[in-house]
Amino acid sequence: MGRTPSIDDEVLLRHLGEVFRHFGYEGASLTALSTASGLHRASLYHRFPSGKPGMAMAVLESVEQAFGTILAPLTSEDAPSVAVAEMARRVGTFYADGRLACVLDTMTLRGAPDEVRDRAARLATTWLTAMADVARRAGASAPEAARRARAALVHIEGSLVVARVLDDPAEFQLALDALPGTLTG
Amino acid sequence: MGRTPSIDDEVLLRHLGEVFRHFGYEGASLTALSTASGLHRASLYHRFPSGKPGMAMAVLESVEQAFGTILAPLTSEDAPSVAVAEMARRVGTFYADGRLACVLDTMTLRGAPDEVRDRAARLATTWLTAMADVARRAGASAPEAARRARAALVHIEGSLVVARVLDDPAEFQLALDALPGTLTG
DNA sequence: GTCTATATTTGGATAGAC
DNA sequence: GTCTATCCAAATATAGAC
Repeated sequence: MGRTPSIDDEVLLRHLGEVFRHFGYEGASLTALSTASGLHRASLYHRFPSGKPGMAMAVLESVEQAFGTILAPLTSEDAPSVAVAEMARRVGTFYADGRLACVLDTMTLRGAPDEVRDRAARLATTWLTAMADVARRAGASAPEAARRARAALVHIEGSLVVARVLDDPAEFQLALDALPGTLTG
Repeated sequence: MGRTPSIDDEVLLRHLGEVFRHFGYEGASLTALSTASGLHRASLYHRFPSGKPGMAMAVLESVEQAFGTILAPLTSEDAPSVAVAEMARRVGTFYADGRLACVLDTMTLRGAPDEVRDRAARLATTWLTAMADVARRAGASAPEAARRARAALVHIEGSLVVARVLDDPAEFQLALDALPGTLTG
């Protein structure tokens, strides 16, 4: 069975994810990843035999898992606006109230491996589909629901960029507050 | 007087800017900058003695200049909605209809020198102020004008991120079309 | 001003001891 | 599973010829 890891997979991926989100794929050096996780470079390679691309993919997988939880309220029995409000709350936690960038933004710059960019795109699609579904449940037509979902994603991503640039997370909070209205009309 | 440059400063900075916007600050390698500009690395260092940070700063300066032109319609005699529509058209050209990311996004990731990130923040403020001014001219109160300007910036930045992630510039065009309404009410 | 050539540092990745 | 030590490639940067 071997030795037990000194750091749990979940917290390790959280630390690595923060580096990727702060620095982007290329900016996330092994040194930075090592420092943030407390593991030496060689240990990271033991955990991720395919190296930095593997770390990025594992981070994206863990983010997908996190989104499983974040999006869960959308398929609950609650009224759509209530469901979206709960999703917004969880989104806020995931982005540390606007202090953490989005992997969709920082890991899709050129230079990142194609598999990483593709996986990020898939994550975006998953998110969009879940938001469109709740918009439909709120009475929107299919094209209108898709439109609202994209508008919601645009609002969130844009607010994260502006929050980072201005070093003020206020705009992100406004985006979260607007989500129920945007999606459920 | 020395020799005349083989590449005009303006087109050189445009090429360098595209690399920074595609790859981010850290991802923009000297090799990539050299390839895109057609100048060898040593020649780039001759033009920019302070190296890559200097290139990034020069790019931001040139972007600020470009924004001088982009924002010029906002202070024209035209009706605010007409002025904003013309600004939107110029913004569309500057972002290559959504195929080019924004320096505010890609050059403000951690790893970029502080002076670069600070300069990007200043550019954002300039843009916000110009948009708030035209919103005021359209009859909005000061706080409402500021709110509209931030909403416009959030919309543009978010649409650029989504356009890149989904590899579909449609969302960016929608954001441009919405600008007059967002700013002038 | 641009080039070829080279120095120096950092980044990604492995080998092998514990 | 983690560590120290090391390798190799790539990145930033400089020197000097043309």
